[in-house]
Parts: sequence; structure tokens; C-alpha cells
Amino acid sequence: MGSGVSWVIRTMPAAVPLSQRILDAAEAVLRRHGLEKTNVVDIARSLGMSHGNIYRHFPSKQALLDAVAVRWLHAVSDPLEGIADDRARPATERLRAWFDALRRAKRRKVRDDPELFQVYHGIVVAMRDVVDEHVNTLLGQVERMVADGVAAGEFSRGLDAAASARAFLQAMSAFHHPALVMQDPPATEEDARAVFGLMLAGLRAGPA
Amino acid sequence: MGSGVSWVIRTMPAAVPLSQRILDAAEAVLRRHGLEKTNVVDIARSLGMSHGNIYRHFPSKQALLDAVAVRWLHAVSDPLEGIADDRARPATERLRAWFDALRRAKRRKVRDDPELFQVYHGIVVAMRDVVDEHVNTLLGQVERMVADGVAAGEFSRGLDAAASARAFLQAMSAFHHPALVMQDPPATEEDARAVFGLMLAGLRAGPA
DNA sequence: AAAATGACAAAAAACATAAAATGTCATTTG
DNA sequence: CAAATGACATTTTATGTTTTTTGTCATTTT
Repeated sequence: MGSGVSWVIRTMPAAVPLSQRILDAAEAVLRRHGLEKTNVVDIARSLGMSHGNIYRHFPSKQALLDAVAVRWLHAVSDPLEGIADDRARPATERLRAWFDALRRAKRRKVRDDPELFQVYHGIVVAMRDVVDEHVNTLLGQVERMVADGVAAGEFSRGLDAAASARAFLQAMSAFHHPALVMQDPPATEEDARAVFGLMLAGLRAGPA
Repeated sequence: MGSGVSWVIRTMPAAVPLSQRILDAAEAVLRRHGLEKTNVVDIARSLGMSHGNIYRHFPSKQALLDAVAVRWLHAVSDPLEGIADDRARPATERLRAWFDALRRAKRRKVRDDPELFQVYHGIVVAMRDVVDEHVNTLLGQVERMVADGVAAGEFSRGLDAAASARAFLQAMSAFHHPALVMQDPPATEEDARAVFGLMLAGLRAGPA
């Protein structure tokens, strides 16, 4: 006869897939021991399984680490989606809130979790495409806000939304690019506001 | 009686000071062998002297390398001085030419001389104050141009020249900050122009 | 038969040791 | 006597060796 426990698991909402639990465990070990001292055996042990089994879910240690970073990137960009697409608010306000949220998220992560930030940064260097996708996600969000702003007459008629979004993100890179966010002392709140203000004035006034 | 050569040297315009010739030699070795494989003995040998003698002119290898980097930074900022202070041209034009020159200088150096760029970049991380001074030099140049532009009515009356200069440089960091200039693929000409255009529009329009 | 194991070869990291570079200084040279 | 040397102690880097970690897979478990 099957045990009670096995029945519970079979009928419950899929429990938590093992691959996710592995990601959680990896993140925990990373946090505790740092990138350098993290190995697959420890991750497996923290789940009470043999390390060989990890490889049934991730093809390599690097793939596992990448997956951690990808999930981490989504934790940054997903909440921004809501701000970008809130058509009820004026584009200017959304843009400001969006950028604020992005900057806060990055800074908080650097401060609270330097170890995980290292993992992320390591992957930034190694895995171009993962980062490209993330940047494209952000770009799309900004572009939508700029387009809305142009349509609503908040920003200059002559603006190319895609190009302006690109310019906006680039100008703001001092405040969100990993290489610069990590630097010490970090850019100040005031600096960010000043740059944002200048960019906003530019969006309003449009091309010379 | 003194030799002819010693007479020539005593009356000629100071010849080239040994400390400068050491810098030249160091730069040459750096270029040839790269930062990692550069050692003081080789530098001395290339000047036909013992390495001990180098230490009569520089207190340490690091100090010598720093001096190379400082000279290198001046090679970047000195020519910009002329552009920044050419009161005959409109501020807008000067700002554009200045930024263009800065960007070109940086990119050329990265491309033509990645080894020396590494030295520089190494020092950026290690020696905060040398870099701070360089940034302040650039900031001062931009500030002067912005102030002139405000005075001439090209830029908005409401602008704080110092704050705007800061914002300008920060917004442009994607195109001149070492950490980002080195990245591959490098930011494009077009991107730089787009950001510059937006900033310029902002300077003209002034604070919202 | 799907999930997990554990023994194993291959790859990578840590370690101890050898070699080279840095920096000092008493001595030499012009 | 200022400029330079070169022998030398100290620190840093390179090299070869051992140990750990990664990744595979035939076998076991549920």
C-alpha cells in the first residue's frame, strides 16, 4: 500500500519542482560560501542527495550558475514591467518611477548580497546573450513609455521612440550598469536626479 | 680639460632628464611585453643601466607605473583644454567638439595600445586620487563651456553650471568611462550622438 | 521505469617548492 | 661627491605535485 505522504505529494499542486529547489539550494550555498567556495557536492548535500543527481537537471555547474543569474535578472526586470505598462499614469511619472525602481533594485542587491552580485557580474562577462536579452527587455519597457509620452504630447513629436529609449538607457548607465554600480563610492541620489532631469528636458524639447 | 660632449650637454637645453627617459623606457617595455611581463630589470637594461639606479628616481615600481599613467592621462586632457577655452566658438559647438575629441582619444588608446590601457585601468582601481584629479580637470572644462553657453544665451538661464557639467559627464560615461569603453562591442558613434543630442536639448530647455 | 546512487576518469584547485623580481645599501666610478 | 653599481635580503611569481571537484554512467532503489 502507498504511504500517506506519497498520496499527498501526488495530488498536491505539483509541489516544488526539484530543479527549482536546486536553484534555491545553489543560491543559499552561494550566499553562505561565496562564488569561489561553492561546489556541486555541497549544493547536493544541502538537499540531502548525491551530487550526480544534480546533473540530471542541469548539464553543468556553469549552467546551474547561469540559471541562478537568469532568475535573478528576472527578479529585477519583472516588477518594472508593471510600472512601464501602467497607461493610467503620465509617461514622465512612469519613466521616473521606473528608473528609480531599477536603480534601487540594483543598489539594494549590491549592498545586501554582494556575493550573488558577483555571480551575476561574472556571468555578465561570460554570457553575453543572457545579458543582451535582459537589456532588450529593459529597452522595450523604456521604448513603450517614451512612445506613450510622445502620443500623449508629453514628449516632443519629432522623437524616435526606439532611438530615444536607447539614448536614455545609455545616459543612465552610470547608475545601473554593473561595472559602475559596483564602484565605490557609488553615484549619489542627487547625481541620478540631475541626469534624469536633463534627459527629461531633452525628451520634452526634442531634437535640436 | 672637459670633453666636447660634456660641454655640449651642459649648455644644451637641459637634455632630457633621466626620469623622463625612464618613463619613456617603461612605456616602451610595457608596450612590448605587456603589464604582466614588465619588470624593472628589463626597463633598466633597455637604458643600459642597472635596475638599482631606477630607484634613485622612483621610490617603487608602482610609483613608476603610476607616473606613466599620469603622463598618459595628461596626454588625454591637455589637448581638450584648448577646445574648452576657445571663447571664439559657440558653447554648443565646443561641447560637441570636446566630447568628440575625448571619445576619440579614449577609443584610439584602447584600440592602438591595449597594454598601456591596462596599466591605466589598473591604476584607476588602485589609485583613486590620481583619477579624481583627472575627472576634476574634465569637469572643470565642461563647466566652463556650460557657463559660457548660459552667459551667451545658448543654454537655459536656470542652469547651475557645476551641476549640469556633472550631469553631462555622468550621462556620457557610457562613452568615456574606462570600464565601459573597454567593453565589447563598444558603444557606437550613433549612440553617442543620440545621447549627446538629448543632453544638448536638455541644456537648451533647462530644468522642467 | 523513473529517480537516485556511488564508483570512477578527467579536469581544476590548492599546496609546497623553486625561481625570479623587487627594493636596499655598502661600495665603486667618473 | 653625485651617479651608478651589484651583491643581497625580502617579496612575488612560476612550476610541478597532490588533493579536490566535476561530470559520467553502470548499477541500485523505490
